[in-house]
Amino acid sequence: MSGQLIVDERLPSEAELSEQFNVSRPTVREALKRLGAQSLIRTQRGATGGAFVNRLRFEDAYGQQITTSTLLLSMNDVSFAVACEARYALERACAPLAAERRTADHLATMRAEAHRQSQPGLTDEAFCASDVAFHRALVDAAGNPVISYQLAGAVEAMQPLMNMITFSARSRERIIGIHGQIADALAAHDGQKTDALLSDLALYTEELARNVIDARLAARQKD
Amino acid sequence: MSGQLIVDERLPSEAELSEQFNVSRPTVREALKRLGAQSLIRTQRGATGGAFVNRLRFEDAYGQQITTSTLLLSMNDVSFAVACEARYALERACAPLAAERRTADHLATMRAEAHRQSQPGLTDEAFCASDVAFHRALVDAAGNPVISYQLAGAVEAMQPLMNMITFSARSRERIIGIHGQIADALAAHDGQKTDALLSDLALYTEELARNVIDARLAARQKD
DNA sequence: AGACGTTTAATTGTCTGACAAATGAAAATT
DNA sequence: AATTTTCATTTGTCAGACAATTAAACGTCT
Repeated sequence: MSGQLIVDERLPSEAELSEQFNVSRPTVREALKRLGAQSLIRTQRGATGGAFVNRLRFEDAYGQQITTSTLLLSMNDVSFAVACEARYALERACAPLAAERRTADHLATMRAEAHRQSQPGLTDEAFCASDVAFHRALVDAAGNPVISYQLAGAVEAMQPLMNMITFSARSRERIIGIHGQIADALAAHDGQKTDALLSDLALYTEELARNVIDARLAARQKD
Repeated sequence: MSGQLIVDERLPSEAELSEQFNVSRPTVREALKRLGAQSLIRTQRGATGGAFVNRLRFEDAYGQQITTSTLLLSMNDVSFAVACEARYALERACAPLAAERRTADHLATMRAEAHRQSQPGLTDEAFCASDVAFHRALVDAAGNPVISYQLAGAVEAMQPLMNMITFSARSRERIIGIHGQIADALAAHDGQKTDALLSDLALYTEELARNVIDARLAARQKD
Protein backbone atom coordinates (compact mmCIF):
# COMPACT_ATOMS: atom_id res chain seq x y z
CA MET A 1 0.00 0.00 0.00
CA SER A 2 2.83 2.42 0.69
CA GLY A 3 4.29 1.67 -2.70
CA GLN A 4 7.65 0.44 -1.42
CA LEU A 5 7.24 -2.86 -3.20
CA ILE A 6 6.64 -3.26 -6.89
CA VAL A 7 4.82 -6.00 -8.75
CA ASP A 8 6.77 -9.25 -9.11
CA GLU A 9 9.42 -8.09 -6.66
CA ARG A 10 10.76 -10.93 -4.55
CA LEU A 11 10.45 -10.74 -0.78
CA PRO A 12 13.32 -11.97 1.39
CA SER A 13 13.27 -15.73 1.99
CA GLU A 14 11.45 -17.07 5.03
CA ALA A 15 14.74 -17.68 6.78
CA GLU A 16 15.86 -14.11 6.17
CA LEU A 17 12.54 -12.67 7.32
CA SER A 18 12.59 -14.74 10.49
CA GLU A 19 16.04 -13.37 11.28
CA GLN A 20 15.10 -9.82 10.31
CA PHE A 21 12.03 -9.74 12.56
CA ASN A 22 13.39 -12.01 15.28
CA VAL A 23 10.62 -14.55 14.97
CA SER A 24 10.63 -18.19 14.00
CA ARG A 25 10.00 -19.51 10.53
CA PRO A 26 6.53 -20.91 11.33
CA THR A 27 5.48 -17.45 12.49
CA VAL A 28 6.84 -15.88 9.32
CA ARG A 29 4.95 -18.46 7.33
CA GLU A 30 1.68 -17.67 9.09
CA ALA A 31 2.16 -14.03 8.21
CA LEU A 32 2.93 -14.86 4.59
CA LYS A 33 -0.18 -17.03 4.40
CA ARG A 34 -2.23 -14.04 5.46
CA LEU A 35 -0.78 -12.01 2.61
CA GLY A 36 -1.34 -14.91 0.26
CA ALA A 37 -5.00 -15.16 1.29
CA GLN A 38 -5.44 -11.57 0.16
CA SER A 39 -3.74 -12.33 -3.16
CA LEU A 40 -1.04 -9.81 -2.25
CA ILE A 41 1.77 -12.33 -2.70
CA ARG A 42 2.26 -15.66 -4.40
CA THR A 43 4.88 -18.22 -3.44
CA GLN A 44 7.00 -20.48 -5.55
CA ARG A 45 9.12 -23.40 -4.47
CA GLY A 46 12.58 -24.27 -5.63
CA ALA A 47 15.97 -22.66 -6.01
CA THR A 48 14.81 -19.30 -7.36
CA GLY A 49 11.51 -19.52 -5.51
CA GLY A 50 10.18 -17.40 -2.72
CA ALA A 51 7.36 -14.96 -2.10
CA PHE A 52 6.65 -12.47 -4.85
CA VAL A 53 4.46 -9.39 -4.89
CA ASN A 54 1.41 -10.42 -6.83
CA ARG A 55 -0.22 -8.35 -9.52
CA LEU A 56 -3.80 -8.27 -8.34
CA ARG A 57 -5.84 -9.20 -11.39
CA PHE A 58 -9.40 -8.16 -12.01
CA GLU A 59 -10.51 -11.81 -12.16
CA ASP A 60 -9.06 -12.54 -8.70
CA ALA A 61 -10.59 -9.39 -7.31
CA TYR A 62 -13.99 -10.35 -8.79
CA GLY A 63 -13.90 -13.60 -6.83
CA GLN A 64 -12.97 -11.95 -3.56
CA GLN A 65 -15.60 -9.29 -4.10
CA ILE A 66 -18.32 -11.85 -4.73
CA THR A 67 -17.37 -13.97 -1.73
CA THR A 68 -17.27 -10.99 0.60
CA SER A 69 -20.51 -9.48 -0.69
CA THR A 70 -22.37 -12.76 -0.43
CA LEU A 71 -21.25 -13.37 3.13
CA LEU A 72 -21.94 -9.79 4.07
CA LEU A 73 -25.56 -10.04 2.97
CA SER A 74 -26.16 -13.45 4.50
CA MET A 75 -24.62 -12.55 7.86
CA ASN A 76 -26.19 -9.17 8.46
CA ASP A 77 -29.84 -9.93 7.75
CA VAL A 78 -29.99 -7.37 5.00
CA SER A 79 -33.55 -7.23 3.76
CA PHE A 80 -34.35 -8.28 0.25
CA ALA A 81 -35.65 -4.78 -0.45
CA VAL A 82 -32.38 -3.10 0.54
CA ALA A 83 -30.23 -5.50 -1.46
CA CYS A 84 -32.54 -5.27 -4.43
CA GLU A 85 -32.54 -1.48 -4.34
CA ALA A 86 -28.74 -1.46 -4.27
CA ARG A 87 -28.47 -3.87 -7.14
CA TYR A 88 -30.79 -2.06 -9.48
CA ALA A 89 -29.62 1.41 -8.53
CA LEU A 90 -26.06 0.46 -9.43
CA GLU A 91 -27.08 -1.50 -12.46
CA ARG A 92 -29.05 1.41 -13.84
CA ALA A 93 -25.84 3.41 -13.63
CA CYS A 94 -24.52 1.14 -16.39
CA ALA A 95 -27.48 1.62 -18.70
CA PRO A 96 -26.27 4.64 -20.69
CA LEU A 97 -22.73 3.28 -21.08
CA ALA A 98 -23.97 -0.19 -21.97
CA ALA A 99 -26.35 1.21 -24.57
CA GLU A 100 -23.49 3.11 -26.13
CA ARG A 101 -20.87 0.38 -26.15
CA ARG A 102 -22.57 -3.00 -26.13
CA THR A 103 -21.08 -5.41 -28.66
CA ALA A 104 -22.85 -8.11 -30.61
CA ASP A 105 -21.26 -10.53 -28.16
CA HIS A 106 -22.97 -8.98 -25.16
CA LEU A 107 -26.31 -8.97 -26.92
CA ALA A 108 -25.88 -12.61 -27.93
CA THR A 109 -25.12 -13.61 -24.33
CA MET A 110 -28.16 -11.76 -23.05
CA ARG A 111 -30.48 -13.24 -25.64
CA ALA A 112 -29.09 -16.72 -25.00
CA GLU A 113 -29.74 -16.37 -21.27
CA ALA A 114 -33.23 -15.01 -21.88
CA HIS A 115 -33.90 -18.03 -24.07
CA ARG A 116 -32.59 -20.40 -21.44
CA GLN A 117 -34.89 -18.78 -18.91
CA SER A 118 -37.89 -19.59 -21.09
CA GLN A 119 -37.22 -23.31 -21.19
CA PRO A 120 -39.79 -25.38 -19.32
CA GLY A 121 -38.66 -27.56 -16.46
CA LEU A 122 -36.00 -25.11 -15.39
CA THR A 123 -35.50 -25.13 -11.62
CA ASP A 124 -35.81 -21.89 -9.69
CA GLU A 125 -32.11 -22.00 -8.91
CA ALA A 126 -31.12 -22.43 -12.54
CA PHE A 127 -33.47 -19.59 -13.43
CA CYS A 128 -31.76 -17.33 -10.91
CA ALA A 129 -28.31 -18.34 -12.09
CA SER A 130 -29.27 -17.46 -15.63
CA ASP A 131 -30.71 -14.19 -14.39
CA VAL A 132 -27.36 -13.34 -12.81
CA ALA A 133 -25.54 -14.23 -16.04
CA PHE A 134 -27.90 -11.97 -17.99
CA HIS A 135 -27.28 -9.03 -15.71
CA ARG A 136 -23.55 -9.63 -15.63
CA ALA A 137 -23.52 -9.38 -19.41
CA LEU A 138 -25.42 -6.12 -19.13
CA VAL A 139 -22.86 -4.74 -16.70
CA ASP A 140 -19.96 -5.93 -18.81
CA ALA A 141 -21.52 -4.24 -21.82
CA ALA A 142 -20.68 -0.91 -20.20
CA GLY A 143 -17.13 -1.70 -21.26
CA ASN A 144 -15.54 -0.42 -18.06
CA PRO A 145 -13.61 -3.07 -16.08
CA VAL A 146 -13.75 -0.99 -12.91
CA ILE A 147 -17.53 -0.88 -13.07
CA SER A 148 -17.68 -4.61 -13.80
CA TYR A 149 -15.53 -5.26 -10.76
CA GLN A 150 -17.49 -3.01 -8.44
CA LEU A 151 -20.81 -4.47 -9.55
CA ALA A 152 -19.75 -8.11 -9.50
CA GLY A 153 -20.58 -8.21 -5.81
CA ALA A 154 -23.88 -6.38 -6.10
CA VAL A 155 -25.13 -8.65 -8.88
CA GLU A 156 -23.79 -12.03 -7.76
CA ALA A 157 -24.51 -11.65 -4.08
CA MET A 158 -28.18 -11.27 -4.92
CA GLN A 159 -28.44 -14.84 -6.15
CA PRO A 160 -28.82 -16.56 -2.76
CA LEU A 161 -31.53 -14.05 -1.90
CA MET A 162 -33.27 -14.53 -5.25
CA ASN A 163 -33.13 -18.29 -4.73
CA MET A 164 -35.52 -17.88 -1.85
CA ILE A 165 -38.24 -16.76 -4.24
CA THR A 166 -40.40 -19.27 -6.06
CA PHE A 167 -41.01 -18.11 -9.59
CA SER A 168 -44.38 -19.00 -11.04
CA ALA A 169 -44.70 -19.57 -14.79
CA ARG A 170 -46.41 -16.20 -15.12
CA SER A 171 -43.81 -14.25 -13.17
CA ARG A 172 -41.06 -15.88 -15.19
CA GLU A 173 -42.80 -14.93 -18.39
CA ARG A 174 -42.93 -11.30 -17.38
CA ILE A 175 -39.28 -11.20 -16.33
CA ILE A 176 -38.19 -12.87 -19.55
CA GLY A 177 -40.27 -10.36 -21.47
CA ILE A 178 -38.47 -7.46 -19.82
CA HIS A 179 -35.13 -9.14 -20.43
CA GLY A 180 -35.97 -9.35 -24.12
CA GLN A 181 -36.97 -5.69 -24.17
CA ILE A 182 -33.73 -4.73 -22.44
CA ALA A 183 -31.75 -6.56 -25.10
CA ASP A 184 -33.79 -4.76 -27.77
CA ALA A 185 -33.18 -1.38 -26.15
CA LEU A 186 -29.45 -2.02 -25.96
CA ALA A 187 -29.43 -3.20 -29.56
CA ALA A 188 -31.02 0.14 -30.47
CA HIS A 189 -28.46 2.02 -28.33
CA ASP A 190 -31.33 3.38 -26.29
CA GLY A 191 -29.97 4.10 -22.82
CA GLN A 192 -33.07 5.80 -21.45
CA LYS A 193 -35.29 2.91 -22.45
CA THR A 194 -32.86 0.46 -20.86
CA ASP A 195 -32.91 2.49 -17.67
CA ALA A 196 -36.69 2.57 -17.61
CA LEU A 197 -36.91 -1.20 -18.16
CA LEU A 198 -34.45 -1.85 -15.35
CA SER A 199 -36.60 0.33 -13.14
CA ASP A 200 -39.65 -1.76 -14.07
CA LEU A 201 -37.75 -4.94 -13.37
CA ALA A 202 -36.68 -3.63 -9.99
CA LEU A 203 -40.24 -2.80 -9.02
CA TYR A 204 -41.54 -6.15 -10.20
CA THR A 205 -38.81 -8.11 -8.43
CA GLU A 206 -39.52 -6.30 -5.17
CA GLU A 207 -43.24 -6.97 -5.62
CA LEU A 208 -42.57 -10.68 -6.10
CA ALA A 209 -40.42 -10.77 -3.00
CA ARG A 210 -43.06 -8.96 -0.97
CA ASN A 211 -45.68 -11.48 -2.05
CA VAL A 212 -43.46 -14.39 -1.03
CA ILE A 213 -42.73 -12.84 2.33
CA ASP A 214 -46.40 -12.02 2.95
CA ALA A 215 -47.46 -15.54 1.99
CA ARG A 216 -44.96 -17.02 4.40
CA LEU A 217 -46.05 -14.75 7.19
CA ALA A 218 -49.68 -15.72 6.61
CA ALA A 219 -48.78 -19.42 6.59
CA ARG A 220 -46.89 -19.01 9.84
CA GLN A 221 -49.77 -17.24 11.53
CA LYS A 222 -52.14 -20.00 10.51
CA ASP A 223 -50.04 -22.60 12.36
CA MET B 1 -20.23 -20.34 1.97
CA SER B 2 -22.19 -23.59 1.98
CA GLY B 3 -23.98 -22.51 5.11
CA GLN B 4 -22.85 -25.45 7.23
CA LEU B 5 -21.36 -23.15 9.82
CA ILE B 6 -23.23 -20.43 11.63
CA VAL B 7 -21.98 -17.17 13.08
CA ASP B 8 -20.05 -17.52 16.35
CA GLU B 9 -19.89 -21.30 16.02
CA ARG B 10 -16.65 -22.73 17.33
CA LEU B 11 -14.40 -24.68 15.02
CA PRO B 12 -12.62 -27.80 16.35
CA SER B 13 -9.37 -27.03 18.15
CA GLU B 14 -6.15 -26.99 16.17
CA ALA B 15 -5.17 -30.35 17.63
CA GLU B 16 -8.48 -31.88 16.60
CA LEU B 17 -8.28 -30.43 13.10
CA SER B 18 -4.75 -31.69 12.63
CA GLU B 19 -5.90 -35.19 13.56
CA GLN B 20 -9.04 -34.93 11.44
CA PHE B 21 -7.16 -33.92 8.29
CA ASN B 22 -3.99 -35.86 8.99
CA VAL B 23 -1.73 -32.83 8.93
CA SER B 24 0.42 -31.22 11.56
CA ARG B 25 -0.62 -28.34 13.76
CA PRO B 26 1.55 -25.73 11.97
CA THR B 27 -0.18 -26.63 8.72
CA VAL B 28 -3.59 -26.29 10.34
CA ARG B 29 -2.52 -22.93 11.71
CA GLU B 30 -1.45 -21.71 8.29
CA ALA B 31 -4.87 -22.62 6.96
CA LEU B 32 -6.61 -20.88 9.85
CA LYS B 33 -4.52 -17.76 9.26
CA ARG B 34 -5.78 -17.65 5.71
CA LEU B 35 -9.35 -17.71 6.96
CA GLY B 36 -8.49 -15.09 9.53
CA ALA B 37 -7.03 -12.81 6.86
CA GLN B 38 -10.40 -12.87 5.12
CA SER B 39 -12.16 -12.03 8.39
CA LEU B 40 -14.00 -15.35 8.14
CA ILE B 41 -12.85 -16.49 11.56
CA ARG B 42 -11.43 -14.93 14.69
CA THR B 43 -9.35 -16.74 17.29
CA GLN B 44 -9.27 -16.51 21.04
CA ARG B 45 -6.75 -17.93 23.45
CA GLY B 46 -7.44 -19.71 26.66
CA ALA B 47 -9.45 -22.60 28.03
CA THR B 48 -12.67 -21.88 26.16
CA GLY B 49 -10.82 -20.30 23.26
CA GLY B 50 -10.48 -21.46 19.71
CA ALA B 51 -11.45 -20.35 16.25
CA PHE B 52 -14.93 -18.93 15.82
CA VAL B 53 -16.93 -18.13 12.72
CA ASN B 54 -16.81 -14.38 12.46
CA ARG B 55 -19.75 -12.17 11.66
CA LEU B 56 -18.47 -10.13 8.76
CA ARG B 57 -19.34 -6.56 9.60
CA PHE B 58 -19.90 -3.79 7.11
CA GLU B 59 -17.04 -1.77 8.58
CA ASP B 60 -14.56 -4.62 8.10
CA ALA B 61 -15.82 -5.22 4.59
CA TYR B 62 -15.42 -1.50 3.80
CA GLY B 63 -11.75 -1.69 4.69
CA GLN B 64 -11.10 -4.78 2.63
CA GLN B 65 -13.00 -3.30 -0.26
CA ILE B 66 -10.98 -0.08 -0.20
CA THR B 67 -7.66 -1.89 0.06
CA THR B 68 -8.46 -4.22 -2.80
CA SER B 69 -9.85 -1.49 -5.03
CA THR B 70 -6.88 0.78 -4.46
CA LEU B 71 -4.37 -1.94 -5.25
CA LEU B 72 -6.38 -3.05 -8.24
CA LEU B 73 -6.25 0.41 -9.80
CA SER B 74 -2.59 1.00 -9.02
CA MET B 75 -1.45 -2.37 -10.30
CA ASN B 76 -3.35 -2.55 -13.57
CA ASP B 77 -2.56 0.86 -15.05
CA VAL B 78 -6.21 1.75 -15.18
CA SER B 79 -6.47 5.12 -16.89
CA PHE B 80 -7.77 8.07 -14.96
CA ALA B 81 -10.62 8.39 -17.45
CA VAL B 82 -11.84 4.82 -16.87
CA ALA B 83 -11.66 5.09 -13.08
CA CYS B 84 -13.32 8.47 -13.14
CA GLU B 85 -16.12 7.25 -15.38
CA ALA B 86 -16.76 4.33 -13.02
CA ARG B 87 -16.79 6.52 -9.97
CA TYR B 88 -19.22 9.08 -11.28
CA ALA B 89 -21.45 6.56 -13.05
CA LEU B 90 -21.93 4.70 -9.77
CA GLU B 91 -22.19 7.83 -7.71
CA ARG B 92 -24.91 9.20 -9.94
CA ALA B 93 -26.84 6.04 -9.17
CA CYS B 94 -27.11 7.34 -5.60
CA ALA B 95 -28.42 10.76 -6.57
CA PRO B 96 -32.17 10.06 -6.52
CA LEU B 97 -32.00 8.04 -3.29
CA ALA B 98 -29.73 10.57 -1.61
CA ALA B 99 -32.04 13.42 -2.59
CA GLU B 100 -34.94 11.57 -1.07
CA ARG B 101 -33.35 10.45 2.17
CA ARG B 102 -30.48 12.78 3.05
CA THR B 103 -30.54 13.85 6.67
CA ALA B 104 -29.42 17.16 8.13
CA ASP B 105 -26.32 15.29 9.27
CA HIS B 106 -25.30 14.36 5.75
CA LEU B 107 -25.84 17.91 4.54
CA ALA B 108 -23.81 19.29 7.44
CA THR B 109 -20.91 16.96 6.65
CA MET B 110 -20.97 17.92 3.00
CA ARG B 111 -21.07 21.64 3.73
CA ALA B 112 -18.29 21.29 6.29
CA GLU B 113 -16.08 19.53 3.76
CA ALA B 114 -16.90 22.09 1.07
CA HIS B 115 -15.88 24.81 3.53
CA ARG B 116 -12.65 23.02 4.36
CA GLN B 117 -11.87 22.80 0.67
CA SER B 118 -12.12 26.56 0.36
CA GLN B 119 -9.50 27.27 3.00
CA PRO B 120 -6.30 28.78 1.62
CA GLY B 121 -3.04 26.93 2.11
CA LEU B 122 -4.66 23.55 1.81
CA THR B 123 -2.35 21.01 0.18
CA ASP B 124 -3.54 19.13 -2.89
CA GLU B 125 -3.62 15.92 -0.88
CA ALA B 126 -5.75 17.41 1.87
CA PHE B 127 -8.04 18.83 -0.79
CA CYS B 128 -8.46 15.36 -2.33
CA ALA B 129 -9.03 13.75 1.05
CA SER B 130 -11.76 16.25 1.76
CA ASP B 131 -13.19 15.61 -1.69
CA VAL B 132 -13.42 11.90 -0.86
CA ALA B 133 -15.10 12.68 2.47
CA PHE B 134 -17.64 14.89 0.68
CA HIS B 135 -18.53 12.20 -1.80
CA ARG B 136 -18.68 9.51 0.83
CA ALA B 137 -21.26 11.60 2.67
CA LEU B 138 -23.22 11.86 -0.57
CA VAL B 139 -23.15 8.09 -1.00
CA ASP B 140 -24.11 7.48 2.62
CA ALA B 141 -27.01 9.88 2.20
CA ALA B 142 -28.65 7.27 -0.04
CA GLY B 143 -29.33 5.44 3.23
CA ASN B 144 -28.53 2.00 1.85
CA PRO B 145 -25.63 0.23 3.57
CA VAL B 146 -25.16 -2.15 0.64
CA ILE B 147 -24.69 0.77 -1.72
CA SER B 148 -22.32 2.45 0.72
CA TYR B 149 -20.28 -0.72 0.89
CA GLN B 150 -20.17 -1.26 -2.86
CA LEU B 151 -19.19 2.32 -3.53
CA ALA B 152 -16.58 2.61 -0.79
CA GLY B 153 -14.04 1.14 -3.18
CA ALA B 154 -15.04 3.23 -6.15
CA VAL B 155 -14.86 6.48 -4.19
CA GLU B 156 -11.83 5.87 -1.98
CA ALA B 157 -9.65 4.17 -4.55
CA MET B 158 -9.84 7.31 -6.65
CA GLN B 159 -7.89 9.33 -4.12
CA PRO B 160 -4.39 8.18 -5.12
CA LEU B 161 -5.26 8.96 -8.73
CA MET B 162 -6.70 12.35 -7.81
CA ASN B 163 -3.57 13.11 -5.81
CA MET B 164 -1.64 13.14 -9.05
CA ILE B 165 -3.53 16.23 -10.19
CA THR B 166 -2.42 19.69 -9.18
CA PHE B 167 -5.42 21.82 -8.39
CA SER B 168 -5.07 25.48 -9.26
CA ALA B 169 -6.95 28.06 -7.21
CA ARG B 170 -9.40 28.51 -10.07
CA SER B 171 -10.12 24.82 -10.55
CA ARG B 172 -10.64 24.40 -6.83
CA GLU B 173 -13.07 27.27 -6.83
CA ARG B 174 -15.15 25.68 -9.55
CA ILE B 175 -15.20 22.28 -7.84
CA ILE B 176 -16.17 23.82 -4.52
CA GLY B 177 -18.90 25.73 -6.30
CA ILE B 178 -20.37 22.52 -7.69
CA HIS B 179 -20.06 20.88 -4.29
CA GLY B 180 -22.10 23.70 -2.80
CA GLN B 181 -24.71 23.36 -5.52
CA ILE B 182 -24.92 19.61 -4.91
CA ALA B 183 -25.57 20.23 -1.23
CA ASP B 184 -28.25 22.74 -2.20
CA ALA B 185 -29.89 20.30 -4.59
CA LEU B 186 -29.93 17.58 -1.97
CA ALA B 187 -31.33 20.01 0.58
CA ALA B 188 -34.14 20.70 -1.89
CA HIS B 189 -34.64 16.95 -2.44
CA ASP B 190 -33.87 17.50 -6.12
CA GLY B 191 -32.45 14.26 -7.46
CA GLN B 192 -32.33 15.27 -11.09
CA LYS B 193 -30.40 18.42 -10.32
CA THR B 194 -27.97 16.42 -8.19
CA ASP B 195 -27.48 14.00 -11.02
CA ALA B 196 -26.84 16.79 -13.51
CA LEU B 197 -24.32 18.44 -11.16
CA LEU B 198 -22.46 15.17 -10.69
CA SER B 199 -22.33 14.84 -14.43
CA ASP B 200 -20.81 18.34 -14.69
CA LEU B 201 -18.30 17.47 -12.00
CA ALA B 202 -17.34 14.29 -13.83
CA LEU B 203 -16.73 16.16 -17.06
CA TYR B 204 -14.72 18.86 -15.35
CA THR B 205 -12.59 16.38 -13.40
CA GLU B 206 -11.78 14.49 -16.56
CA GLU B 207 -10.91 17.76 -18.30
CA LEU B 208 -8.53 18.69 -15.48
CA ALA B 209 -6.87 15.28 -15.66
CA ARG B 210 -6.49 15.54 -19.43
CA ASN B 211 -4.79 18.91 -19.07
CA VAL B 212 -2.35 17.56 -16.51
CA ILE B 213 -1.52 14.56 -18.67
CA ASP B 214 -1.10 16.70 -21.79
CA ALA B 215 1.14 19.13 -19.93
CA ARG B 216 3.33 16.27 -18.70
CA LEU B 217 3.58 14.77 -22.16
CA ALA B 218 4.61 18.14 -23.58
CA ALA B 219 7.22 18.59 -20.87
CA ARG B 220 8.61 15.15 -21.56
CA GLN B 221 8.88 15.78 -25.27
CA LYS B 222 10.77 19.01 -24.61
CA ASP B 223 13.51 17.09 -22.74
C1' DA C 1 31.05 -25.72 -29.33
C1' DG C 2 26.89 -27.35 -28.20
C1' DA C 3 23.59 -30.74 -26.47
C1' DC C 4 22.38 -33.51 -22.70
C1' DG C 5 22.47 -35.65 -18.08
C1' DT C 6 23.91 -35.07 -13.24
C1' DT C 7 24.81 -32.84 -9.18
C1' DT C 8 24.04 -29.27 -6.01
C1' DA C 9 22.37 -25.46 -3.50
C1' DA C 10 18.45 -22.74 -2.31
C1' DT C 11 13.79 -22.46 -1.09
C1' DT C 12 9.22 -23.65 0.25
C1' DG C 13 6.20 -27.29 2.45
C1' DT C 14 5.56 -30.23 6.29
C1' DC C 15 6.37 -32.66 10.62
C1' DT C 16 7.64 -33.44 15.60
C1' DG C 17 8.06 -31.99 20.05
C1' DA C 18 8.33 -28.57 23.22
C1' DC C 19 7.28 -24.48 26.07
C1' DA C 20 5.00 -19.88 27.03
C1' DA C 21 0.82 -17.25 27.68
C1' DA C 22 -3.88 -16.71 28.33
C1' DT C 23 -8.25 -18.01 30.21
C1' DG C 24 -12.15 -19.99 32.20
C1' DA C 25 -13.67 -23.66 35.29
C1' DA C 26 -13.08 -26.31 39.22
C1' DA C 27 -11.20 -26.87 43.74
C1' DA C 28 -9.56 -25.15 47.98
C1' DT C 29 -9.50 -21.70 51.44
C1' DT C 30 -11.06 -18.03 54.25
C1' DA D 1 -20.73 -17.03 50.48
C1' DA D 2 -16.81 -14.88 48.78
C1' DT D 3 -12.22 -15.15 47.46
C1' DT D 4 -8.09 -17.21 46.12
C1' DT D 5 -5.57 -20.96 44.11
C1' DT D 6 -4.93 -24.60 41.11
C1' DC D 7 -5.51 -26.82 36.89
C1' DA D 8 -6.72 -28.23 32.31
C1' DT D 9 -7.40 -26.46 27.73
C1' DT D 10 -6.21 -23.79 23.96
C1' DT D 11 -3.71 -20.64 21.10
C1' DG D 12 0.95 -18.47 20.16
C1' DT D 13 5.71 -19.28 19.41
C1' DC D 14 10.05 -21.62 18.93
C1' DA D 15 13.88 -24.93 17.38
C1' DG D 16 15.30 -28.39 14.53
C1' DA D 17 14.67 -31.61 11.13
C1' DC D 18 13.49 -33.70 6.65
C1' DA D 19 10.91 -33.95 2.13
C1' DA D 20 9.84 -31.89 -2.35
C1' DT D 21 10.77 -28.79 -5.84
C1' DT D 22 13.39 -26.10 -8.87
C1' DA D 23 16.87 -23.76 -11.41
C1' DA D 24 21.56 -23.07 -11.88
C1' DA D 25 26.11 -24.95 -12.10
C1' DC D 26 28.89 -28.59 -13.55
C1' DG D 27 30.51 -32.61 -16.32
C1' DT D 28 30.32 -35.50 -20.07
C1' DC D 29 29.71 -36.85 -24.58
C1' DT D 30 29.07 -36.06 -29.47
